[in-house]
Amino acid sequence: MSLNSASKVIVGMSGGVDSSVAALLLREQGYRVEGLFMKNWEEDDGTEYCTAREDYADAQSVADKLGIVLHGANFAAEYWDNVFEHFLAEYRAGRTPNPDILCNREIKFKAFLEYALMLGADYIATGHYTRRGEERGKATLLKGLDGNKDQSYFLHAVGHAELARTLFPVGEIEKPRVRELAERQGFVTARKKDSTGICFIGERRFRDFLQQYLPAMPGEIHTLDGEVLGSHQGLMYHTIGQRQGLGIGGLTAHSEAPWYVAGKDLDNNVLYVVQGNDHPALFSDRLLTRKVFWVAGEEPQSPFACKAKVRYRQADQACTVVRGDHGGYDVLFDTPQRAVTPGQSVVFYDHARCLGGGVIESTGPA
RNA sequence: GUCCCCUUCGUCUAGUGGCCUAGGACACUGCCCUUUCACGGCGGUAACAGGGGUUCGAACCCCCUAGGGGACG
Repeated sequence: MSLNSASKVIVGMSGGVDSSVAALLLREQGYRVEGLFMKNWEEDDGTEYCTAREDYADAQSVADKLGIVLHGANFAAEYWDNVFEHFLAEYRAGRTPNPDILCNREIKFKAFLEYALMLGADYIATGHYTRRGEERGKATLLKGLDGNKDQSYFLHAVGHAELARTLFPVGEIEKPRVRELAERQGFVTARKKDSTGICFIGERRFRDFLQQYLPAMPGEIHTLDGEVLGSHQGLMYHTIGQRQGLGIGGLTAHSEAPWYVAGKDLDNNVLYVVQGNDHPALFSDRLLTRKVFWVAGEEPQSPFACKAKVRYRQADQACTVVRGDHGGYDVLFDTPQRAVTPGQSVVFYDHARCLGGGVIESTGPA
C-alpha cells in the first residue's frame, strides 16, 4: 500500500555494489523495480578485459535475489558516436577529455532514459552518489550525502528534465552503509572492488589503449627556456600537471625535484615541462569555457560568486563566474589552481547544489 | 706516441680501509587512492669497468688491460 507502489523504476545495474543496493532500496521503498544492464563497449580483443560478462552475471545474480526482472540493452553504437568519437577528437586536438561526463549526458540520461520510458518506466535510477533536490518546481542536482564519494561532478551536464525522472537512492547514504546493506543481503557484489577507469570501458593501460585509436607522434620535451630535455612518444599521452611517463631524471644542471607537464605546443609537437610539484607555471587563476550546461536550464545572473571544481574529488574552490561576449564564461579563482587542463570540466556549486559546468577551453596564468 | 685526471643503480651522484649485505634523488615499476586523464600516499627492482695484489678487512691503497683532457708529435 506504499505511495510508490504505482511507480515503476528501472535501475541501471552495472554489476557493482552501488547499483545493487540502489535496486534494493527502491524495492524497500515500495517501487515496482526492474533492472537493466547496459553493454556499451564492444571488446576489441576480448582477451584481457572481459569483465563485462562477469558484471552481467553479477547483476543477474542480484536481480534474482531481489526477485526483479533484469533487462539488457546495448548502446554501443550511441556510445561510439556520441561519446567516444568526441573523446578521440579532443585528444587529437591536444586536450584531455572526460568521457564519463558525456557518457552520463548522452547514454545514461538519454539513451537509457528513453529506453526505460519506452519500457513503461516512470523513473530511472542509478547507483550514483548524488541526490535530487527541487527548487521552484524544478529538479536540482545535489552532492551525495557521503562527501567522500560525491559524484555530482560527473553529472553536472544532465538537465533538470532528466533529473526529474531519476532517483539516486545511494546518494542519500554513505558508502560503508551501502557495503553493509549488500553484505546483509548476501549480494555477490557486496565486497566487489569499486570499478574505475572509463565507464563501460574499464581500467586499461591508458597509453596502449589510446594508441589503438590514435597515431603516436614523437616529439621533443622542452623546458620553458627552450632547453631540450628529452623526447616524448606523443602529446596525447601527457596531460597538464602530469609527472609519470616523462622519463626525465638525473640531470646534472638541475635540482633533484621531479618534472611535470606544464603545457603543450601542438604546432611544433613540443611538450613543455617544469620542475617541482608547486612550480608557478602549473597554476592558473582563471579559465575560459565556451559553453556551460546549467542544470536548471537557464543562465544565472552574471557575474556571480560560487565554488567550483576543476577535477573530480577536488575540494571546492571559491571563484567568480563572468559571462563573456563569446557566449562562454570566464572563471576567476580566488586562489590559483594547479593543473587546470583544457578538455577537463569546471563544475560549479552553490553549497550542496551543483549548478552545472562546462569544458575548459583555455587557462590564464596565476 | 712520454706525463696527468677520470670509470659507482637506467640517470645524476654519496662514499677517501672497517658505520657499505653500498646511501639519496630523479626515472622505471607494484599496491593504495579513484567511475575521466592526472596529482598524491606507501613499497619494490637496480650499481662499486674487468683482473691481479697489499691488508685481519677494500668501493675506498698499489699494479696491470678496455672509455674522456694535456703548446714534442
